[in-house]
Amino acid sequence: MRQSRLFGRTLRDAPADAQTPGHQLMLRAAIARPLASGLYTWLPLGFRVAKKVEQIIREEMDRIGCQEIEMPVLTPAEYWRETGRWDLLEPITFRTRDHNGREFMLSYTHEELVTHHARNEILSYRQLPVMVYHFQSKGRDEARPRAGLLRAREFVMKDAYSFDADQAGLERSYALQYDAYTRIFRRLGLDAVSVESDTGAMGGDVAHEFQVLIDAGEDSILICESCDYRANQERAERRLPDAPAATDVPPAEEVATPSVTSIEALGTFFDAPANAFLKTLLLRAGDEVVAVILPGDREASHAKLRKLLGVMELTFAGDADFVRAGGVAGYVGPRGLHARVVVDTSVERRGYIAGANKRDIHVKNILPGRDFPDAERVDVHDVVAGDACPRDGGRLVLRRGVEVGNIFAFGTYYSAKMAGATFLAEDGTRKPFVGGSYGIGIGRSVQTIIETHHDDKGIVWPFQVAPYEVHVVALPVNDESVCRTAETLVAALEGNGIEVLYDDREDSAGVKFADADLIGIPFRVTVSRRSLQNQAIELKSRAGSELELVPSDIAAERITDVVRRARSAAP
RNA sequence: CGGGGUGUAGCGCAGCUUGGUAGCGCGCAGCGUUCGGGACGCUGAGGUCCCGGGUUCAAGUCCCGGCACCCCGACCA
Repeated sequence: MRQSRLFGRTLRDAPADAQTPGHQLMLRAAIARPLASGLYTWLPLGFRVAKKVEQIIREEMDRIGCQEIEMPVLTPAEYWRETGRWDLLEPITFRTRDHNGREFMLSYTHEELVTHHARNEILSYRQLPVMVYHFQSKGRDEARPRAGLLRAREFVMKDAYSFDADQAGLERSYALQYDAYTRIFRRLGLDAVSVESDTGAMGGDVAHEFQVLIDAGEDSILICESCDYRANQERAERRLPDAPAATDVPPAEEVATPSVTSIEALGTFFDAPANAFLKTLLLRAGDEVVAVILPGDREASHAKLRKLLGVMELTFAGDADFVRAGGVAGYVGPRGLHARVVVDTSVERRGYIAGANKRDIHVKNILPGRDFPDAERVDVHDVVAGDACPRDGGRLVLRRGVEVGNIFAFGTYYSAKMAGATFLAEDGTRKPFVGGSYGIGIGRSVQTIIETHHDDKGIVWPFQVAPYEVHVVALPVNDESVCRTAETLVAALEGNGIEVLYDDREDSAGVKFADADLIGIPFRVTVSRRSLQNQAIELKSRAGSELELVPSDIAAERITDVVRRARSAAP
């Protein structure tokens, strides 16, 4: 490919709104271009990378017997209505109608659709297990697209789906996918770790995310320093300190606290640490008012609360709910509330100071169980850095991560809701499919590779996903001998099946080397007047600094050999 | 959807306080000199100053209302 003909130019300066290194380099190196917020066009260089990423994923899916299909992007409402997700997903999906008024959703994911196909294709346990996958665009009307390709509103995902006859089968399929993911991310050059994750909108119980731990990431991951426990903060747990129940707590006693409402102000007023207090959140779940009790030094986990209450969005109680529950804004406490009371597991059995549900009054020596019900104890607090690992008590550290893939074992979550999503079992009964789904974001993976493979000059592509294998730079291109040698070399390399980008532009050496570094093709071959005086061309790898002078008459063979060795050495 | 910020040439920005001919650097085109790390000279092209309304003799600049984009939070590959 002649670089002078390449659609898409490199940028000397990054656009001001690109923040992360990968986002800046993605734009500067002409990988992709924005079309609107969260919508990107692949340029030729980026498209080639994306196709190589897909091919690696394809090979690993095929290796575990997962079969490639392709489902449409436009999906009829009726299938989503079967599982109730038509309404559930309304806030974050793009929708349209055809000329007859029939409703469609731009696919957010494909569980319903693939389950629909499965119920038509799979009739008997003899056809199980089976796994299928496809590469398809997903539309998600994200409230906040971010950092280029890291969170877009339309993106291609590899999503795979497994169908098994029972839980044991699902566990085998899940393990196959897990292992395939491990191989895929290693081949992509991504140092992804698996972490326990929340299941969110996908339902089900067991789920792992594959996270690349970099600061540009937007997920918070807790990692144990001494064992292999790793979990997304949305579901991370902690080992609670061994706090014996207090004895001889004096009776609860009201204290006048005029205009003292925040934990911070209370700390000053009582000269006590934040964990001496209880805070009470009033939430709505349907028609019910729920009071959540936490120690003053702990934050509520919105993800855990959503899961507990079975809602997509948390709703805080309104004025009418406060009246109903008997709470007073700023002075809400657990004692005497007319509401379902949920006590966080980090609340200890000792005396606390809490709101009295009366204006300008708090209560001290309030004891869980004695002064308010604490039968419903649930873990609804955010685990933070420094907390103890739930497995071995080790110290947890907090890291940022990019979720490049995830795997869910959702069981019969979809098949139970979709009529006829069953097969005839060996014992003659009808049973629902036991399933899982397994996603990898292509664009997000590409940018994450850039985030983790660059230096101050540009991208340093892992060989196996680079847009081209060899970058031939002619210096200067108007020198007839240089030009002839370079073009002969390019033709010979291409004839050997090598992917070559040929810089035939009439630019200075500085410009061409700077672009070569920016684009980051693994091998750079310089054909110059200077080197030709010694009947040689120059070979350099993007990652290294050493130059190799290769006699020009054997250049094509030597470079072909180097590339072939790089191919076989690639993971 | 809350909070913050920004919209001026392809990119990076100044001009706005105090209204009066729309600028700078890079990039782009032509010619010449250069040719191993973002060369130099000359000439030139390129603008609905985000959109709409208002104030004014006069608006990039002041006022009002929109829109777009970015960042921080709540959601996901």
